[in-house]
Amino acid sequence: MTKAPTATDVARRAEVSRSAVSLVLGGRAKDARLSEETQERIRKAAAELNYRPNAAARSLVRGRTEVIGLVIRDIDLIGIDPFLLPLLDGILDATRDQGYRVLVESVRAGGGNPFGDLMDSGRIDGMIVENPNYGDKSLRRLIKAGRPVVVMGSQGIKEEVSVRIDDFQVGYVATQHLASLGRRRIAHIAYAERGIYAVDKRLDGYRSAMQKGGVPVHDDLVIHASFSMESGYRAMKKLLDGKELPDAVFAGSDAVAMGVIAAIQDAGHTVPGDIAVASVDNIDAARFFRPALTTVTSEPYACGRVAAQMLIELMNGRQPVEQNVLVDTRLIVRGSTNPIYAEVLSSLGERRPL
Amino acid sequence: MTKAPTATDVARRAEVSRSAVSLVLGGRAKDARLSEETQERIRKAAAELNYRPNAAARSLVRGRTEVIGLVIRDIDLIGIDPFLLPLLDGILDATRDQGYRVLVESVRAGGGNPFGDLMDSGRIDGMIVENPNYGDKSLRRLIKAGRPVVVMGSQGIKEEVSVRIDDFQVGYVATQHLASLGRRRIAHIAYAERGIYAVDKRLDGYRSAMQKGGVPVHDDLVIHASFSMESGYRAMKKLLDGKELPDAVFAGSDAVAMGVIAAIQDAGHTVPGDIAVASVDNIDAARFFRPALTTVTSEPYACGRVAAQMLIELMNGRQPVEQNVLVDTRLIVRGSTNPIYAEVLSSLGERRPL
DNA sequence: GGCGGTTGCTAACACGCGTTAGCTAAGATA
DNA sequence: TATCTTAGCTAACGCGTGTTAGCAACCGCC
Repeated sequence: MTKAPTATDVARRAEVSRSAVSLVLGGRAKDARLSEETQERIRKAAAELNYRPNAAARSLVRGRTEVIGLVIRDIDLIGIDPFLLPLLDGILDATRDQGYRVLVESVRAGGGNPFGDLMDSGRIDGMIVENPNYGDKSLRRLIKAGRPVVVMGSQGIKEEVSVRIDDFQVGYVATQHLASLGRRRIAHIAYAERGIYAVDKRLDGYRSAMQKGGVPVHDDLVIHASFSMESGYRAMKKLLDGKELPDAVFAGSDAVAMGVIAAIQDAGHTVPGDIAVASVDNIDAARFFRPALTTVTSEPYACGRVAAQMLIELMNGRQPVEQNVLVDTRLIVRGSTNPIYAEVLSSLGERRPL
Repeated sequence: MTKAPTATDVARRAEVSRSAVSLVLGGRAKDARLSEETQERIRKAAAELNYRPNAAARSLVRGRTEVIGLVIRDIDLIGIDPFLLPLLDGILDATRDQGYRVLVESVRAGGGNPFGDLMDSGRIDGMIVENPNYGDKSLRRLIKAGRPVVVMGSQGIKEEVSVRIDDFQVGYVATQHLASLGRRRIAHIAYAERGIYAVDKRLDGYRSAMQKGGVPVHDDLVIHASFSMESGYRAMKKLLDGKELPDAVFAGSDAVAMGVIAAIQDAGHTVPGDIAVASVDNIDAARFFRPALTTVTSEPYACGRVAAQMLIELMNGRQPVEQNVLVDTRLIVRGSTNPIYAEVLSSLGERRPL
């Protein structure tokens, strides 16, 4: 475990000053009129010593770390939320070639000034915040102060830079689809508690579609689950214990939907015969689950890519072209709402039209 | 966007020297015999200015960053591999309270010295490497040099510090379970290509169980898929096109198994009637999929926790108590191998015994 | 042979912090 | 009064880098 070589070591070996090393490796050799021969000598010495500039020292003098933070709302959800992995994937893809690294941080809700702490620690240059609680004070302050922050979802602040899908539209389309099948008692099982932008907006879309379609809205048909399939299972069970059965469920996520469907089947009902189920995300499993899930895509990978690109703009002091990006979404109809679907496909020996 | 306050700003406001600030906030006030009153003044000034020590400067002088790296083997898999999220969760849980942050890095296979580059960039103090390719030279060099590295899986180097499940045992147990059901043509669909420790060892376990059980091993019954359900679907389809059908499949992961089962059903066969399927991971969906998956747990969360704890030991210059930890695993029998299971459970109105 | 211009390089500062040796003033001791 | 001790604090160095002003040598030119 020998100490890492510094620019001084390289300088000594190449028999030049440390300044020359810094200039050459920083690509500013021309400005300093260093001879080709000297440059070559320095590069050779650096390679031989396996020299890499120390990131901390560089950050200190440059005032930037080349690291961005991905801030997760609540630690408990990291292991469960299937949205996160493709999101991270998109972020990594967009940042890698720009030379940025990604620090994953989880922030407990409530208490202190977690966002400010992280931002001002000098560890990151900017951050992407996934699904923050609506109106978080700590985050709000940061955004108002003009720091480089991209919000996934929305904080409802006019200054915010955000990326999201149109969650209202998502709720509207899914519910409308269920209503178009002639369903009248359409329940909604949200994927998380109130206060998260996406949760609230999908609920709004659901309500709006019901009203437009002339379908009565019953508040006891709205329940909040909590990310996991397990929580969806339990929520649906509660619903099934009610006086009157729903004939359709709009689930806030595919994971919740899978629990919901299991609960329905365990209770002896059929999907989509007795109860049709539509959801959101289009995770991998949606195509392979039986019945395959009718779902509205939530585009985590695309959201991650776009968010990272916008953040890089912000960190470079530029305003992104669009301040609030809406990523396109689409409805994919499969067996969980369409009984014909499965039969048609299996008779064709084909399972996945999309 | 005003500049972040430095220790000098705090010193000015508290009317003391910058040294005093550093001493007080670093908890070494007693050593320097600073009076209670002065300490209070400094703390007050720091709070008022919202002062946070700059991480880069601190790293530079301390020679440590308080950041660990989680290195993913290949960028393409991040969005897919369900093992990663609970792994990250475990790592975050174990590091958070120790004051460490986590940097997620993806490394392309082949070319350059990616592990060395990352380690010597001065950005991280140590790293956890997920599923590296067996015998990677860049990684090998780092381990041999005694740098703080924890390998998830194994590189087969005696100096390595590693955490893993007993992948041989996993393959053995799953296959033995299938054999114990009287199956004789047991196929194996690995979850990734050859050269990854877990993949190879599970295959060894599979072969060993076959031999011990007196079941003939046919090499054309072994196929390598690639993480996704889709790849499992395709692999199984290929198998189904062979001359003689298997009557059981040991799938290398739950994700692959879900694709496998879909393919089997699409071809008009039943699970577990015609073909029983056992797999590895016990992801959330395993309980809710139909048939529910018989699977051997792979304990990603526990592995992450343990790996992080061991890495912290290493970074503190201590040797961990155990150099190569094996995390316990268990077989969970569900409907994909046990036809009785589903019926019994549904008649009890209960779905999940485990 | 004095002067401006160019080439090739380096000295020196700054970034923000942790740390240690040592300074000053007051009190204790002799 | 002179010396020692102690309390309370600060000056100053070093971490490894990026950057700028400027130095020395040489050349060409009037």
